[in-house]
Amino acid sequence: MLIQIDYQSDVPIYVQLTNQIIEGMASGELKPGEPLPSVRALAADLGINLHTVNKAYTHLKQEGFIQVHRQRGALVRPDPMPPADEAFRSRLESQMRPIVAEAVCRRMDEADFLDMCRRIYRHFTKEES
Amino acid sequence: MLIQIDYQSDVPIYVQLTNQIIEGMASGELKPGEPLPSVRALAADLGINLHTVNKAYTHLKQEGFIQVHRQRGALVRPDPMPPADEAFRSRLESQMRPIVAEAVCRRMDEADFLDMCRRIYRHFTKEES
DNA sequence: TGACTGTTCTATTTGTAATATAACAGTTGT
DNA sequence: ACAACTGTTATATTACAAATAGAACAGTCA
Repeated sequence: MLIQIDYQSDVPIYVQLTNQIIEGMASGELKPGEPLPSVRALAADLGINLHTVNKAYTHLKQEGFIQVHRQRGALVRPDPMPPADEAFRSRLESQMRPIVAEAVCRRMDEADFLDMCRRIYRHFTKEES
Repeated sequence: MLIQIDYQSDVPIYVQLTNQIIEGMASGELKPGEPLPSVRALAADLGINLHTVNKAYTHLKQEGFIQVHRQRGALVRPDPMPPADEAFRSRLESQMRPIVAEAVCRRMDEADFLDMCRRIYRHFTKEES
């Protein structure tokens, strides 16, 4: 899977990495149980520090996206994620609220906005990548 | 308008402040042309530093949400915001992509996800606050 | 044995967030 | 004229996060 880091972005590298792995899982580009590169290999590949990759892996592990075996490496969670519970939906909504507010201020009407949401959703689910 | 700062949040104070003002504008709680509290008054009201409020105002000004007159204070942009252009839509999509990916991983189906999007949107536009 | 795995430790550098204090320059109201 | 207010600017400090660096540990595996 191809990973692109934007060093000019104000988004921290480890967050960019975390997001892209989650997006890979959502699109099906990363299959359940699939092994991930070692922290050293991925760091070398991206030209960043091993600890930065490790930070991303640690976050992904804490949120259940990946499994990490201390001497065998990291792999994509082999079984499906737990379905969205109330805590998750609440967190999701908090993250979306300011974004939606901006869209409203910029006069995107409901249909236009929902079209965009639908398009992004299908970008992940349609034809599995 | 009531503003609530969460000091335990990992979201910077000035970002929380920026977001809440944008949300106030989206919901209609803040009317076009309405004056905002001075940086000193709002800082004192919230128990934070004047520079933190000023940072939020500066960001809001740069993105066109408010107008700032050097000696008269800040006010909500009196005329409507420019409609969403391609640059804005692109930025919006970049912000939403990782959030949507999480929702897909957590097995929210399309209808469920779009319902949430619609509910958030209407929270701002329905009955103008 | 040797190459690999994630993990842990200490350390440094860099940048941002938030605070504090002070001053400036231009209204505005008395 | 005066005082009170406005955003702005400057300097400084504290605290913390991001990213890097180098080294070591403990277990796996061919």
